[in-house]
Amino acid sequence: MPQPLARKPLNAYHHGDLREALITAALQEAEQGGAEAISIKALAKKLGVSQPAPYRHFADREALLAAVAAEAFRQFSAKLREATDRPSKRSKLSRFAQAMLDFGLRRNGIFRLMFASRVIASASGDSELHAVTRETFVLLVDALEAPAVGLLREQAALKIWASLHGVVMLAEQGLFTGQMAGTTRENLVEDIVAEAKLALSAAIDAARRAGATKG
Amino acid sequence: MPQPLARKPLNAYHHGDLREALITAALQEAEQGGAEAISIKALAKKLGVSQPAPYRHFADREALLAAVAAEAFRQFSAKLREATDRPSKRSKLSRFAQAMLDFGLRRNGIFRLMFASRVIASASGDSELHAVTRETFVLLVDALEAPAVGLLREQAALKIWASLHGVVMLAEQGLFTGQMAGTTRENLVEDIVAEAKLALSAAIDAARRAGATKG
DNA sequence: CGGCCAAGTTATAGTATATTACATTCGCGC
DNA sequence: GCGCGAATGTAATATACTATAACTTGGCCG
Repeated sequence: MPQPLARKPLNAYHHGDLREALITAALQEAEQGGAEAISIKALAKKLGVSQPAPYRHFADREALLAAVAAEAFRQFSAKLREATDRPSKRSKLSRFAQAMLDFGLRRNGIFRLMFASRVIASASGDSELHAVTRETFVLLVDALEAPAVGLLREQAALKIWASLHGVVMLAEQGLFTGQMAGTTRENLVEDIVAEAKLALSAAIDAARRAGATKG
Repeated sequence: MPQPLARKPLNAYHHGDLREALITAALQEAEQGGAEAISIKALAKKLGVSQPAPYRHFADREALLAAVAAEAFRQFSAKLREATDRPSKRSKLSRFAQAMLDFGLRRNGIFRLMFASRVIASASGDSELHAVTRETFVLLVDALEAPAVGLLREQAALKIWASLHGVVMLAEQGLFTGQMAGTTRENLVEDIVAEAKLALSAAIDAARRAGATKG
């Protein structure tokens, strides 16, 4: 937190912490309609300040979106951590996957915002957003509960992430309903998790055998 | 084609086929910047007509986007069909996957537009867009070159689609670069394809054994 | 050839982003 | 505790885009 810890004047003229208020309100707007639902003007009105006031805190709309995405990633990460930390009969990976699916569908507008290319592109240099995504990725790698053998773990994590990402996107568009007779989303995710684990341990075994042969 | 086959007056006043011209030009705009890069006003200017002229052919911006998405899906589908039809040493599924990845990355703006939730949502009732997506899905199911056993094929196709979709999304955002040392995107996709095939044939075997036991 | 209709036009309203110039308040040094 | 500068607001305004309304043009059909 490099910010000088927002003071709260509590008078009418100065808002107190307009920056945070904007991010919170914007998140709320994006909940349903995604990034497109975020309007600087509307937010200003909602918060009772003049239209140009937000520009004191964000250079432009893209900058606001980047900040919103970062906050969203923090909440996403928190949910995932919560899910994987809580003891359960199911595997860590399974809990991670279900939590990701849950977040992606319940808060789909937010989810889309997080992965909107414009937002990411505009944030190049903004190490904050990248740092948060990387941190989230580490959560997934940990959830694999597999030994580090070369980059196999990371590659497996990447494949799982991609799968889940795709499932969220497709599920939200109803592209599933036609094909889903007989299977729930949860089962689909469990399938993906099981296949991924199998493939990873197979890859690890193969790598070790190759290593043993060489050694 | 329910359209009455656009006539071409060839004079200045009537454009000739503004509808098609709009879709083509919009596709071009979206190539880089995605849906957000499409502006009715800019398109009208580019095509030398007045700003409101496009509204003769599309109720609003969303309707244009839906039409653009449908055309994009047609081109997507054509590319996939071309890739899977051409004889090759690699499997049909592999060619499908690589073609999808190629399209998704080379024409990322278009790809995102195709799967933008707003566009899909606004097109509910527009059976055209849904029909084209469904047709594309069938291509994938065919590319699996597997027997129909219950809905196993369709479910496998769904999982592969989701994976590839996610890979495109993540790759485009550079979320890979950090983890990709030692692997190319192509290898990653081949991995996904191989795992999927393995999982599908395993599932089919299991289903048949279960059926045989019962029978 | 006369009228209708599709497909254009100009004019205009409404909403959004963003900038500029000005006003107010905060907090700090003295 | 007073004044000053920086932070944070406001008002006014330019620009861009969507969309609608009312009017015009030109081809086609009876």
